[in-house]
Formats: sequence, structure tokens, C-alpha cells
Amino acid sequence: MKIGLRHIRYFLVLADDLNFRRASEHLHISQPALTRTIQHLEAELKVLLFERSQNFVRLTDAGRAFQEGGRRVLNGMEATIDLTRRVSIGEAGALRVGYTDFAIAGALPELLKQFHQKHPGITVRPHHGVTATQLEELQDDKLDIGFITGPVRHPGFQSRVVQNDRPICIVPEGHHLAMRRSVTLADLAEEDFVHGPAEAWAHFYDYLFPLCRRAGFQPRIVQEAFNSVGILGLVSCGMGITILTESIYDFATGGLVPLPISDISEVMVTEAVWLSDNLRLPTQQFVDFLAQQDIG
Amino acid sequence: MKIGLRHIRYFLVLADDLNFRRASEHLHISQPALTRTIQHLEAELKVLLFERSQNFVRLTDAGRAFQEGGRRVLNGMEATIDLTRRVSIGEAGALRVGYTDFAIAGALPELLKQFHQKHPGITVRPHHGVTATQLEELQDDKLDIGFITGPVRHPGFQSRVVQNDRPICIVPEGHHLAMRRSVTLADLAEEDFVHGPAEAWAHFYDYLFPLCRRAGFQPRIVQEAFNSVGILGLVSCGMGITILTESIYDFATGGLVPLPISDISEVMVTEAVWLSDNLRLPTQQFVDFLAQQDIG
DNA sequence: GTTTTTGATGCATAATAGGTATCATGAAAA
DNA sequence: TTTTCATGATACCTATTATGCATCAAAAAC
Repeated sequence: MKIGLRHIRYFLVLADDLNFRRASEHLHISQPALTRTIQHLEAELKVLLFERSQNFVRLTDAGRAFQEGGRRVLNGMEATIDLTRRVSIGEAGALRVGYTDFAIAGALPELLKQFHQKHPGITVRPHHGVTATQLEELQDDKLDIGFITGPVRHPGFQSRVVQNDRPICIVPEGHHLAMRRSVTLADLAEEDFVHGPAEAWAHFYDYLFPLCRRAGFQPRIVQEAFNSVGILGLVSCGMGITILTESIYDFATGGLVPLPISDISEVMVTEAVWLSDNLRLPTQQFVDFLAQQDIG
Repeated sequence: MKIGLRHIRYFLVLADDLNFRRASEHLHISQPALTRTIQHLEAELKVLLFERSQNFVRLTDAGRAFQEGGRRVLNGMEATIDLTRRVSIGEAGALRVGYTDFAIAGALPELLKQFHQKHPGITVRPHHGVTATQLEELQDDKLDIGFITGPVRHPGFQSRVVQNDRPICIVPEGHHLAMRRSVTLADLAEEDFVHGPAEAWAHFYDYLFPLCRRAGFQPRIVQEAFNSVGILGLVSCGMGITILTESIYDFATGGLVPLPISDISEVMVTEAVWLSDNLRLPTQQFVDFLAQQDIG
């Protein structure tokens, strides 16, 4: 015979009442049934849980230990059932969200905050990652939603623009361009650039390089950093200049000068992307939520 | 129908194997039995836990939630059974120990340390209290063992001496007795005394007063503090002198002078006491442990 | 002394779980 | 294509387990 939740339920009521007859009434079963169940429980545990006589029933020390533990088990069971039901109807769950530096510096925080207000049961698990990584993770079902750079038009993916950034040029204080009110791309042809590694930042380069090519040059990348904070750090050290977005610049600590680029009208888009066949309820809810948002 | 631990056990194995036939083999039951148990579980939860087809079985989000919760419930059940068994054989449990200032300043710490080494499963819960309080708590089953001052010879109680203290006189620095190497009781007849309140310190007074009477005076208590630290504090402020033990003196911070009392040979005993009819295993174990100790 | 109340027990019944045989369906093999 | 194989689901019967009723033995209440 095995101990089941039934034994625990009966035991706990008896441990409260300390009277077989009353406990059996509370449980809506007969008194012999309760006696038997407790006997079986004690036999299976090979432990006496109650001292009984015709006058009194009281818990042994072991009984008190079992009482505490039993309560925890029953509460845990109830909580599990409740959570499972709520997950199934979308009231609870987890949403794995990937984000780039551009997204976290821009619209993402406010979006997640609003989503949390609307769906307080959904736990958002954010994972930082560049665009390429996120697209892989989406396909490997490591991510539900990715916030990535640049338009993605792959079969199987759906997306929605959530953010438009105007790129700006960022130079260190004291740089020969630092006194300018604005620059053109052509002004930057001879400059050293600091940026991220080519593979990881492919989507950003896809946006920037054509613009530079149109201006008649290819940016000379002389230093690579692993994220935009690192890039800004290298720029402020005077290793070169960079082109990023205004929101990223706002994250920097100082020693940097932002310059508008007058001859770029193209914006750099940040998109939310997800797999069309992602059927998870939290994902659906986030997609629906996104559809209701007005994005400038 | 009610959800039981059986459902969870079966569910967890299936969630690992994701194959009904293999899971049923691991569980040593037939495949139809497993199929129906899972069906019953899902019906009771009103939640789909697995997506099934002839090709694959996989967990739904709700299934994953139930998996986590179910694991916790099962672990909790196992832990509870284990703890209960250990409590019943005395490998685990709690021992409520009362102690006086004299005990905690003397032999108690070492005793508890040794007991813990011998019975690592027993959690010692110490409660500070004067002798009178502890005796009440023992009788109300609020305490298992009391460490109290002075011999107790009440019916129902058993005891064992654990500590003998020679009382010393403690005076503040600069006191007119502070230069003496030792004092006699008679030297103290005209002094102001600081001590604890009469009711709570009854047992201490029972020891001290007869000695003073023999020396021909009754100590004049001019200040009361609630514990020995407070008493020593008042003494160091010059409010009076006191008679305590050397171990208590060692707890003081300074500004005090200890003086042996040459004409007291009677020691002040600290005893462990317990009710004869306390049947709790941890208590028995502590009593047995005490019996094995050599007490000076 | 009688009645009432307590927990325990014997026995029959009801509810639940399990096993065997079998089906329907889709994938892989021939 | 047809055949074979593996999958999960279902039908039907059996074994196990839980329950209720009637009753007992012992102690307390009256």
C-alpha cells in the first residue's frame, strides 16, 4: 500500500479535531473508515502518529512533524493545480523576450511595463542578444519574442515595427568634429570607426553600409567591442567615432558628443519578431497586445 | 474523482519519457492503465497536459507548470515521510531548553555543543528565563529541560547538577572594598545591594539569605535589575555592590572588581531539571546524554 | 448499575485501478 | 503501392482498495 493525499487529508483533520468521530463527520465518512485509514497510514510509515485511548487522542512528536509536512504537501498540491489551470487559460505563464541594445534603450521597457499591467500573471524573462542570435533562438524555441534590429522577412517569421531610430554620429570630446552642429556621411569618410563584431552586428551593418556606400566611402572599422556600452567606452577613450542611435547615446556616462547626420533620412527600425507557429498563449497575448499599441 | 500522488508519479515519468509505452514500462504498469490515468488527471484538472498524436507526445505549457509543481509536491512528500520516521526514532526533533544567566555563563554552551555533535538531528530551541518561570513552563509543557538555580525537590521533577559556582562579591572600581584581596560576609553587612526582583530571583535568595543571616545581617537591596547584566551595570554605576558568580563576572565589560568571599564554602548549584513523565524522545536523549557527562 | 461515548473490528458492497485483447492511425519499409 | 510496425485510445473483465453498517470492549458520565 502507498501513502496518498487522501491519507494526509484525513490525518490533518483528525490532528485538528483529536477525535475520530468528529473528524469523520467533518470528512463526511464513517468513523471506521477513518480509523482504518489512519491505521494504514501508520502501518505504511511504520510510525505511531497518535496516542489513543478511549479518553483522549493526541499527536506524538512524529505526528506533529507529519502534520507540518503534510500541510505543506497539501498546500503545494493546491497551488500547483491552481497554477496549472491558470497557465492553461493564459492567466499565468512565462514569456521569453530577447532584446538588443537598441530595444532596451528605446521602447522595450515601457512596452514590458504596460504588458505586465495588462497580464500580471505572465512572468517576462528577458534575454539579451544580438539580432542574429535571437533569430536562431526563436527557431530553436529558446525565445518567444525577439526585439531585433532591421526588417526581417523570412518565411515563418512575423514581425511588427516597435521603434524607429535616427542614427547619430558620436565622437569623443575634443575630437576635431566635436564643435560641429551636424555632419554629413561624407564628412566621416576618413574617420576611424568603432563597432561591434561583423557577424553579430550583421543587421546593423546591412543598414549602415549602404548609406555609407551612397556617400562614397566604406567605414573603416578599427576597433570592435561586444556591445554598445563597450563601443561608447572605446569612443570616449578616443579610439575612434561611431554611428549609433540617440537612445543609446543617452545611456552613456559622459565625455561624448552627439552629432546629427544631416543627410540620413532612413530610420533604423527595431522590430518585434516571432515565429508564426508559436502557439504559446503568452506569445499570442503579447502579439495581441502589440497590435493594440500605437507606435510612432 | 480526486487527484492523488499516483497521478503525479505517473505524470512525471511520462513527462520525462514523452512516450506512453516506455513510461508504462518504467512504471511497471500496462500502457492502457497509464493512458487512462493521464486522461483522468486531465479531466479532473480540466486542462490538457500533453499534446499527443501517433508520432509525438509533448508537454503543453500547463503541463510544464504541473511538472514543476508536481515534482515539488512529490519531493515534499518524501521529505515529510523521512522526517517523520526520523523524529519517531529520535534522529530528528526539537528540544526546548530553558536557561538562567548562571547556566548560559557557565556549563550550558559546552553541554549543548556536545549534545549537538552527538545528536545532530535535534534542533535545540533555547529560552531564557529565571528559575521560577522555567519550572512553570516545564509543567505547562512549554519546556523539555530547564537549567535552573538551586536544588529542586518537587515531586514529578527529576534533576541533575551540572554546575557548581562559588559566589563572589562584585564592587565597582573605586569602592572602599575594591582594594581588599577578599572579604567576609560580615564585611558586607552595611553595604547597599543590587539584585534581581524578589519573586523571580527567589531561588537565588534562598541560597544567599541564609548565608547572610548566619553572618548576622540581612542584605539591604536598594536597586533591582531584570537580569545579571543589568545588575552588573548598576554596580558599575556605583549604585551598590552585589554577590554573583565568577562566570557571570566574566561576562561583564569592565569597571568592576571581583572579591572572593572567604567564609562561604557552600556552592551555588545549577541543575538541569525535567518532568519525570516527559516522554519525548529528544528529552530522553538529553537526559541520557547528561548521565554520561562528568560534572565537576 | 445503566447509559453514553470512545476507538477498534468483521463483513459485505462500492469505487477505483489494473491487465488483456483490440482498434485506428500514421510512419517507415518492402 | 502494399505491408509492417509503432503509436495512443478503447472495451471488457478482474483485482485491489475504500467505505458503510453493525457490533464490540472499555472507560466515563449519570
